[in-house]
Amino acid sequence: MACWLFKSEPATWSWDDQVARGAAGEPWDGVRNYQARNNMRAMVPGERGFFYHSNQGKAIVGIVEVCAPAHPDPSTDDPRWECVDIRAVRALPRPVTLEACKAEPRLAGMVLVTNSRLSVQPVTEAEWAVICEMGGLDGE
DNA sequence: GCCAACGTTGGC
DNA sequence: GCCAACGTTGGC
Repeated sequence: MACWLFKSEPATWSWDDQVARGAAGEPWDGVRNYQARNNMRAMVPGERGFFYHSNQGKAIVGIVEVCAPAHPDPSTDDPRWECVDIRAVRALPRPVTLEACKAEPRLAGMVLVTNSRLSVQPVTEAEWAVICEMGGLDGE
C-alpha cells in the first residue's frame, strides 16, 4: 500500500476541520497542479496519508485515510482536475515539525524536504515508519 | 512581508 | 517547441 502526504494551510482547512468531518470525509478539492493530481489518481481507498499544516504550524499533525477514489473536482467545471476524499484517522501524539524532518537523516530524501511546494506527495514506507516513530506511534 | 523556487501561460 | 513573463506557494 502506498503512503501519501496532504498539505493544507490551517487557516484554510485545518486538521480540526478535517476531524470535524468524521467518517464521511471531505473531498480534497482545489488542487491545480498536475503532479499532485496524478498522485491522487494513483490513490486507492484504504491507503493512508499524513496531514501537514503549511505556513502556520509547519508540522505533520495527523493521519488520514483515502475513502473515495479520484473523481471530478466539485470546485471547478474544468474536467482536467480530480480529487479523492479523505477522512481523519487519528492525530499524532506529538506533531512532527518540518524542522525535525530536515534534521532527521533518514528523511533527507523525503519530498516534503526536497520539494516543499508539491501539495500532494508520495511518502515511502520507510519514511512513514520514521515519522510514526517520531510522532509517538509505534507503527501504523 | 519578503523572496526564492517552481509551475503555467502565451508570444514568437 | 522555446523561453520570457508572470503568478503562486511556502519557508523564513
